[in-house]
Amino acid sequence: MPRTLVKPRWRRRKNARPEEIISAALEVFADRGFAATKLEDVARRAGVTKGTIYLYFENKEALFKALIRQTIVPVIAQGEELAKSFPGSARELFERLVREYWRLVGETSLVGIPKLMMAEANNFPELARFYYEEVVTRGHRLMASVIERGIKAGEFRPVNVAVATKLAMAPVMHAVIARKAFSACMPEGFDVGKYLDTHIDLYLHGISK
Amino acid sequence: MPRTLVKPRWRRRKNARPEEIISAALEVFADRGFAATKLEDVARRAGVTKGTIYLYFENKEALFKALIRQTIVPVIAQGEELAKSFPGSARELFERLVREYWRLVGETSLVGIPKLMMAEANNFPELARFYYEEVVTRGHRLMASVIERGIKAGEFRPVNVAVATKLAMAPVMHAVIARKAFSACMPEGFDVGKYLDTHIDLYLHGISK
DNA sequence: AGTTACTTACTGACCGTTCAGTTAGTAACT
DNA sequence: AGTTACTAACTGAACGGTCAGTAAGTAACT
Repeated sequence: MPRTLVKPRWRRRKNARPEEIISAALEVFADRGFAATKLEDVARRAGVTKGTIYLYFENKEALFKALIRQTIVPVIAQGEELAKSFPGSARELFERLVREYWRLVGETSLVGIPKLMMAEANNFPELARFYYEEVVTRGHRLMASVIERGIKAGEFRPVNVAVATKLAMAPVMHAVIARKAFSACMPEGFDVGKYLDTHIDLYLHGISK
Repeated sequence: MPRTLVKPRWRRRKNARPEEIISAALEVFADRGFAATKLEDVARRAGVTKGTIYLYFENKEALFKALIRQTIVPVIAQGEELAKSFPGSARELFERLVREYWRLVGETSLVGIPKLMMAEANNFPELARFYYEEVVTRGHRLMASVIERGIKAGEFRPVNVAVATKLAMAPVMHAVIARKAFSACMPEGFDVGKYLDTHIDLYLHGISK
């Protein structure tokens, strides 16, 4: 029997590992949360063993931070780019951003991350601080800039920007979280399309001149 | 030395214990979440030891269910009573219910419970089912009935009731959750008063004829 | 003295982290 | 081209700490 036909038990794939581990970690963290995620499960999903994770990441927390940086942060950055170069009205930009967020977060595995953070911020203050700075405030600033743009352009009433920003995001965030949390318990499902349409409509109706 | 003057190291207080344990449990569960709560901590806070908890509750999950039944469920029930006997308009009732919810949940230790459920529903399906049936659907039905009442009375436009219900609750729920989660990270705080005012105003503005 | 509420000390399972050992891959030398 | 010596990617078992749950013993009260 030629040796070349014997499949090795594992292969050396130094370059591919980190990405594969992060991708596996996303699935498990998003599903289980931070504390409840077992690195053993992440490893199995990534096709390696637990020890291998520690070759590429210092510890569980470092793995999680890397995951955030490679997944959620780019989504925010993409939104910032869109806003910067967007030619249309603030109304249109608002709608676009809300729908993009849903498409990129609400409909992907990423949906588990905001939920996880809300859940475990108390127990992992350092993680909370990291996420709040890298994601929450940045997303917040983005939405606030859109609202200010609308006010300056005379599209929107001169509202309290901080409050308006929070009210713009809240229904989207809550849908992301609640849908993920109780999907198993909702026999009737949840018509997200109609939900988002209505939110955008109601919100713009309320804020417009 | 007369024996009666010697303070006993502990007292037998069979009747008081369950309530005290539940009250302690609320503090700890709300702060830490379900999985991360140590019964040892609950016990210490209740002025007993861990073993005592098991005299009154079958296990951690049973304790948690008892807690829900004694705290959140009555809030919903109270809302149902209010709605049933409320003489005013649907608009007024809506505002009243939102503000009551905030007063009874958002501003008390109870605030941690919805957060906890969102967070850990995935990991504890039986708990999720229980909470969803006893609290979520019941609260939902309550708000839906208010909206239907408004539609029938001609105050509100004939909207999609399910969607309108979710949009009514979402900003409140999200404020409850986010404020709790990131309180440590928010240097600027969060003007809840203005936030709720604006939500109620915008929402009623959008749904009214 | 008897009953039982309560404590204390314990068990067993779990999981993040570590590290000694194993094996895939590679380069040096026939 | 084939053998050998070496490197480092990867495994897997074991450690240490934590915690839900249990059971034997103790002290409060009747």
